[in-house]
Amino acid sequence: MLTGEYRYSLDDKNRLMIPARIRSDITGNSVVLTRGVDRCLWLFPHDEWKKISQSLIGSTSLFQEKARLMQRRIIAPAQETEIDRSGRIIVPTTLKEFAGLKKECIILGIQSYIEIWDEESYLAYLDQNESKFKEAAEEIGNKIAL
Amino acid sequence: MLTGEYRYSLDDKNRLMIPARIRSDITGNSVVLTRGVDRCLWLFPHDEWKKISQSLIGSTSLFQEKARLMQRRIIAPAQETEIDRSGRIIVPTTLKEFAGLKKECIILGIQSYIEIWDEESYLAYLDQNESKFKEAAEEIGNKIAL
DNA sequence: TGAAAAGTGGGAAAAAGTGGGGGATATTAC
DNA sequence: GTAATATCCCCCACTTTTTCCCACTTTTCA
Repeated sequence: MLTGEYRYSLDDKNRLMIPARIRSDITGNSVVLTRGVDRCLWLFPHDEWKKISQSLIGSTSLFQEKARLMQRRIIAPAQETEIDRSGRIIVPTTLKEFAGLKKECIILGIQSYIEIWDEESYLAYLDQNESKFKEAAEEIGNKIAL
Repeated sequence: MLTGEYRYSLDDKNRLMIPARIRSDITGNSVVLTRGVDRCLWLFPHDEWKKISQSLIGSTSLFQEKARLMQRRIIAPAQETEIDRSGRIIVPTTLKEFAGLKKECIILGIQSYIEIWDEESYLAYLDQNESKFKEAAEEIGNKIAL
């Protein structure tokens, strides 16, 4: 199922642990890491990424502005990475910088993909968005009975 | 796969490294470098360029203004370059100036071709377009379920 | 409490990246 | 026309980074 919220630290070689709980839900060792929306990284199992990148590319042309933007912001930064035999991935420098990763990172399992945040940024994000979250919760409450 | 976002610097001899990860996805040493849309250069593997230039030329006539513009802006500036045995290309002066390359460059793999940006311009571009990107992402969210 | 699984750190070989020398060719000056 | 200078290109050698592997520590669970 791939969910959960974990804290791991990036080591001196830019290696980051993928929690065993999450790892066991990923088929194959090959994953794709890219820029997320907001200041975090997205990590997809290889197959999942194929689906997404295909549907993004399929409908776009390099001669259209929005298409170029999507390609540059999501498709281009994507890098294939192997999970090593200790269960870690290497985070490329440019992606590390984009997400502002320092040492302590938060790993979020979200059903079909994973988010990686710098701990501080993540806490700040949640903090800043708490009221927006409550609004969203109200809205959803009108649609779904819990 | 040919994607990824890398930072390399142009040396005193106008040589620019093509990242090994990207290089291994290019067949042959011959690539074509030309002006891109926006302030960046486009680099195509030789075969890919053939396809694109053919379809551009094929669909246009030199008796139409817009066609001439496309040819002058994309086709004409194109230069064939070899990847040297250390994996670098030489960036011709005119193209270097067009893209405003100084020292630090960003290399973007975009599936079938490569973009080369001056680092500063690239950061500025992404910065200026982040809100537009988020809009586009929202739109896509309505079509694709993640 | 002990065995197994998960997580952490680091060494060493290999690969990737960087810089520069020097010969051949072109360019300029006189 | 010829010599001096600059440019380009090919190659090599050095440095840095990456990758792969292993061993140790900590945690988990029976």
